[in-house]
Amino acid sequence: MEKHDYPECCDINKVEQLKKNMLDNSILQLMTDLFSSLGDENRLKMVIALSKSELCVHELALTVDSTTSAVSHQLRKLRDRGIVTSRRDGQVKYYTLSDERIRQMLDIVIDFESVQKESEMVEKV
Amino acid sequence: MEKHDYPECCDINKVEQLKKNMLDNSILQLMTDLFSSLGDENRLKMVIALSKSELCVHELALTVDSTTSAVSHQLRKLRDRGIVTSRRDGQVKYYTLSDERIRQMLDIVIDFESVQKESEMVEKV
DNA sequence: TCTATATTTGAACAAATGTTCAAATAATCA
DNA sequence: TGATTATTTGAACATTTGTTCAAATATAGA
Repeated sequence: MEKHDYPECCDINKVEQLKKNMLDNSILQLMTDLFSSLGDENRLKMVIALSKSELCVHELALTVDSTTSAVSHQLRKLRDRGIVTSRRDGQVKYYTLSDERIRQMLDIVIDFESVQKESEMVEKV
Repeated sequence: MEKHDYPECCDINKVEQLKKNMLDNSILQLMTDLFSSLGDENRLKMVIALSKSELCVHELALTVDSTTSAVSHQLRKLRDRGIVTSRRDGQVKYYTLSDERIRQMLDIVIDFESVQKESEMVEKV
């Protein structure tokens, strides 16, 4: 079945409503940027670490068991997407989360997934 | 600089604390699965639509301007990761969000990004 | 200036991802 | 049973992504 066919199973009004109320592309873009930034294990660990403490590139690399080069590449992505900011102190550049609400969002998801995991464990018992 | 070197710029205690308190891999995995699921524009639109209404594959395809095949492939990912569930009604399979808290999390991020966007627009004025 | 340390960058590469197309499976109804 | 509709699947393909390595840049101090 191709695009823009209207099979019987479809409630066209419902679909039109959903399309009309869909978020702006600019907001969708910001959201997918944020989510895909956090959708990589190393970057997520970096962001979690940075939500707790200001860290330089070397410290981040040690924290997530990676190299300074890989971490620096990842930091660029996080910087470009406005998730982290940096300040320079001499030779060292310190990174932090740019927005407190990212930490809050992380806390909510951590809580969510922890509950998920526990209920899975209960099911197994 | 290679892994496990300890350059002068590093506060080893801080790094060790962060490593010790890092989340379990199982939770990190659940989180990256959730985030990367939402880190694709079509899937995010699908999830947003499903947060508002139960929908069949065709309706989803129409809503996000895609094909039933592409949507079905994406739904499998969302199903495998526990983000959506389905019920069958005759020939039609209806999908919904599996957890109310995903909608809540989305609302928080939508709010967050909307505020971001507005403040950017104010800066430009 | 020369050296050391910290960080960034670009190119190459492998791995993962998303779409397409055609074919398969499921369910309903005549 | 055969025809129709809805959904899923697998293989092929192009694109994107993340890491590595070597080289470049930035800063501080001798």
